[in-house]
Amino acid sequence: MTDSEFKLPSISVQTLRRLPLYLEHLKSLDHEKTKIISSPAIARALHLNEVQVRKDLAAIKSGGRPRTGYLLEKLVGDLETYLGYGNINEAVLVGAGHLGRALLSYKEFDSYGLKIVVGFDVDDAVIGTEVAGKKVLHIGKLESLCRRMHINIGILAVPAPSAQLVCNMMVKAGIRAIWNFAPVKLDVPEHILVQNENMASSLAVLSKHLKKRISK
Amino acid sequence: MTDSEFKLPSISVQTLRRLPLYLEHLKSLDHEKTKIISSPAIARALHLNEVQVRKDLAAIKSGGRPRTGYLLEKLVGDLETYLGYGNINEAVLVGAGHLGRALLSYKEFDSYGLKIVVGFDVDDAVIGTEVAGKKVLHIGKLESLCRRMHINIGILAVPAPSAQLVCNMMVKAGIRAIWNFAPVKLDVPEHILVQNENMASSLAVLSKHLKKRISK
DNA sequence: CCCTATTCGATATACTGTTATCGATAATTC
DNA sequence: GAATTATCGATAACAGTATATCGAATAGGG
Repeated sequence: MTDSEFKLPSISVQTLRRLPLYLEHLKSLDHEKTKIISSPAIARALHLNEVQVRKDLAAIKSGGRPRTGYLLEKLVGDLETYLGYGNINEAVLVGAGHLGRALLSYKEFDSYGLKIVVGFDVDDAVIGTEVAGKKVLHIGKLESLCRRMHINIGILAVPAPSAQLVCNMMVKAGIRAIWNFAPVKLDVPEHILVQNENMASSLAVLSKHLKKRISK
Repeated sequence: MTDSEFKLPSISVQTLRRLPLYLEHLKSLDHEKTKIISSPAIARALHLNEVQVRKDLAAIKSGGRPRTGYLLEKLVGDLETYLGYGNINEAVLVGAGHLGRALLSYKEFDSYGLKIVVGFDVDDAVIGTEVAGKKVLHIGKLESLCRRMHINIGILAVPAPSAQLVCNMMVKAGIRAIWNFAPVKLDVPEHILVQNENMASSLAVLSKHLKKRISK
């Protein structure tokens, strides 16, 4: 934790999660008309505090000019560089159910620098099929393929009861980051990152909001 | 804000998002063998602080007994009641692309109390088709259908550039909570809740983690 | 029947993240 | 060219959340 961090002193996860929003917004602007963008302008568009925007952008060191703002092209470039868009990360996906197949087909990942190279499952009905040009293989081949192709990212789209089991297989296969769509807390070694995409949690917030208004 | 809240004094979004995790874990236990569960046991399983678990559970007022813990069955019931599982919330979905169709087909939502009744799109190629028994209609019919069926939840699974436009249509149709899968910050009136399921943000965290290790 | 150990529940402290404040800088205007 | 104004960048106050500490309560063992 306390070693070898020269250029990126402290970047919080919260900030990191906002960076793609900035990027998305900046890219949606007309680059012919807008050459320079200010932090208050970004803050207004995204409903954030202007100070927070500056703080976030300061973290990736794309110096702005007082009175004008930031150079749009440069800022977009810096964000893309920082977020690693461009350098594609290859990933494997386990669980070729509805959700898994949707993720395999989701073209937008390309622009975020993610490429799912292959899917895995245990169900003979889907093994051997192709989804969006990607093969679905038997899970037994997970480890050898990941080792051979040096895959770092595993996407977990299996039912909750199987999640930990598959997670263990991924870790054993050399995966270093797991994107978990199952509503369970995964048990992993220290050096593995788990990013949870917990739909049940989001739904809880949604339905609570509705119930609150109803109970009034 | 400051009126008529007797039973649920203050529940943070963070706590609310953890509740489904507790529920999922508790339901995965063997109810024949385990009748009582303690907060330290839950904390260990989910890698949380035991005090935090007690605080979260205190929010839904399911009193535990010193030295033993909480009654498992009662706790599960209270969680389900609180989260509104059982009472079905009906929702509409806009955007019948890969992600949208996956969400239409995602059976697990049933157990979370969410029922997607119909999908909408603008593409003639998908309009009129059925996905998992749910019709896909032209977006022009969104408002009349939502009003007629008193739908409160809208699921947004369209490309980023169309997201705000569709969002406005949902608000106009009487939707009160929007589950947003597009990587944009939506502009909505005060009383509308937007829950962002931002995959780009999650990916940023993932790839940053990997890059950090590479740069070492 | 009392003592010990474990857990609940409440209070207090620490921490992280957001918002506000202030000086410095650079364009624009007169 | 000087004054004005909008913005950056840093520091400070604030809020909300997570963690630690402590007393009270109860089951089990001696």
